[in-house]
Amino acid sequence: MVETTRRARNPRGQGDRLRLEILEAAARLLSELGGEEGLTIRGVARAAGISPSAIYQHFADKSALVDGLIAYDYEQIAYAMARAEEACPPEAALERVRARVRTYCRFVMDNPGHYRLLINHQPLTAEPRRGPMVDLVTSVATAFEHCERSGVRLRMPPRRAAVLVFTAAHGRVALWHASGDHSGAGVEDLADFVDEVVWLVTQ
Amino acid sequence: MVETTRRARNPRGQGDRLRLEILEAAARLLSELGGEEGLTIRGVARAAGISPSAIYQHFADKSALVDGLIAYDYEQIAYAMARAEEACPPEAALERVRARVRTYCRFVMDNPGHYRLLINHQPLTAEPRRGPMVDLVTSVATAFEHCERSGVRLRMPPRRAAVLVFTAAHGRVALWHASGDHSGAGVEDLADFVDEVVWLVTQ
DNA sequence: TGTACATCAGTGAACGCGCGTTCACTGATGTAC
DNA sequence: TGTACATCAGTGAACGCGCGTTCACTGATGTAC
Repeated sequence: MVETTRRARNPRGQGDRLRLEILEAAARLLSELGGEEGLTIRGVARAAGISPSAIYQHFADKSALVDGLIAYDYEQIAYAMARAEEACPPEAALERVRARVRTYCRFVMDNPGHYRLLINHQPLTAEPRRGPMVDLVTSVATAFEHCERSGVRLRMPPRRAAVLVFTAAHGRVALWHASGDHSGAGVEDLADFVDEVVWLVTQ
Repeated sequence: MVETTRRARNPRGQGDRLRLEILEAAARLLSELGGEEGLTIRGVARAAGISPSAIYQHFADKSALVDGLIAYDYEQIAYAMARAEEACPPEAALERVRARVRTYCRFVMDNPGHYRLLINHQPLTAEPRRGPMVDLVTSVATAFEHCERSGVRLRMPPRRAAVLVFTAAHGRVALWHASGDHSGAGVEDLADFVDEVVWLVTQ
């Protein structure tokens, strides 16, 4: 079965729309592939229904496309984490921390391909202790600060607690991916694991 | 500068030596590359000083070579961890746990390429909760059991403590790789981090 | 209102490259007689 | 002791493939006059 219908061209002055379409197609493709291997310019073009050369109007080369995809992914994650926290009542300070961390876990758990992309590519920022991943940790640290102000006792400063919880959660996902357990049992265990680590730093 | 000296052929009956030479060359190449991308049959052959076709006498295809390399790496790690524990006095039960975990961290910290290979490839074992990574965790769990027998108080069962500590350590390395911090500061921090997590589960 | 034209959003063919894999071969060496 | 031969550890050329990238082009559409 071959796709015969041609993609409708974007109207004049809105060629930038294609940039987003390319990123969405790349994200879809990455989910299907489960890894960066096979994520090619030509493959993305096929997924987006355009010719490979069209990509070069929006991305200088392949690495620029990958960088764009990484930025796109981090945006999605940060947004999902913020939404999850907002969905909790303001007074449930600890639950808001858990919601953030769980949301991060779910994303990288459900999307192995994206997880691998984010882990294997360090962003181009020259500064060492900066970058989108650090921003995610900082958002958890902020949530921990709210905990302290709500009277929750932490066994260490908020930022250190955030690093520990986020790191442990991340490691759990990493090991889950490495162990090749696709039974789905890991997904529920993960929530318990997050709860346990949060309990460790608060009690 | 071109390598002109020909590699000496292995004597009769010892063609299996080449298998090890290939794995060592592949490991070296992976360290240089810093990732799986570019780890090719032809590249490994170049690194080993043989022709690409010679590899096929020892590995059925490229994926068999990669599987062999993964197994080789896990052997190296397990051996290094065991050596590190043995180097501690028997009565320092907690320190023996730390030695194991620190050794693991140092390996995957010093060898980003190997780390990525191990993480991105789940072993072929069909069974979910088995595999070389699980064995490493189990070795830490055993060290924790010795702690309990030595009178050290744990806040959770040994295996659960091992999973938590190993997972957190692993996550720390993963995030360090993802953040692109090559300042070397992370290496010392890591030891502190391991100590902190061990402290968390024991106190 | 009509029309020439510049612009824009792409297309399609072509390039050179390194890859995985195959297959016929080579030449040293141990072994049978 | 000499020699024919089988075996072994590889080599080297060749294949077809998909890749990233380039470049001349196309055809629809907004705009100036």
